Amino acid sequence: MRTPLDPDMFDPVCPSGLSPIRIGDKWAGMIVRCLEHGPRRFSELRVPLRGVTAKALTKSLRTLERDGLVHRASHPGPGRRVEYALTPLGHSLLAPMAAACAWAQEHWEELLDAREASPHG
Amino acid sequence: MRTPLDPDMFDPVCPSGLSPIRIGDKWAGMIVRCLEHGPRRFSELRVPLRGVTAKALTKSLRTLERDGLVHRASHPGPGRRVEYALTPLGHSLLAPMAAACAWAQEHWEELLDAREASPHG
DNA sequence: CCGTATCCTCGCCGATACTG
DNA sequence: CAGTATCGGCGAGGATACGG
Repeated sequence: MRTPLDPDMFDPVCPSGLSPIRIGDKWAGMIVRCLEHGPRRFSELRVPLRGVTAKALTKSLRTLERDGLVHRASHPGPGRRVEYALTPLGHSLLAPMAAACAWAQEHWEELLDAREASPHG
Repeated sequence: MRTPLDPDMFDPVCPSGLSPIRIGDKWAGMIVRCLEHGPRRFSELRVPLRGVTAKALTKSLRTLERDGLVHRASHPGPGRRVEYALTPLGHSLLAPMAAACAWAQEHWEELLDAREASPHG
């Protein structure tokens, strides 16, 4: 079996919503990172993306699929299984995303400080 | 005098709205790039950001200011002048943004192809 | 010149219930 | 398990008018 996704991988210790850098919609960036090391099932993705509704996850995945970043494979039968995986194009997104994540990790404290010092906190 | 901003610098030949990578809100990324080589006045920014309303530009600038990415300097007097400039923190954003732009320029045709090939166009 | 003040529309996204 | 259907709140952002 493959390694399960860490349920806390998006625990907002460093709140990623703080970073000005965003990938696609609210969930797209996190989805791509979940798929970094191989395909994942719909229900697997829901674990680390705490609070995502089926509707929102579906919509995000459909957009990623439409743009050729993610591939959807449906294996029918009882106990149906659907797997999502990065395409080569989707995989190529990981490099700029790494740069974005590195920036956020280096600077999110400065961002927080600036916000608190600001009159509009 | 400093070089004026190219009015066509965001002419959507390669539609940047296509890229899944975004900086802040709709205008923030373009603003940062406009400020890359030095301070700019409010009205200067409106030229390349065609179609931006004063309200939208103000809001975007206020957010960038609150987050410590942009500094606002108001020089009073008749024929009032307000200039916006990147802070060091804002300047540090240019590196990950360059990675994002490079990705978009390399892959936007693949994105378009994928969209057109998709049932949901 | 540099904004603010209103009004309006549109689409994201959560909540909830339901289906093959 | 992997979605779809429906409702509704909320905020982004454009249009327009006005103010210091």
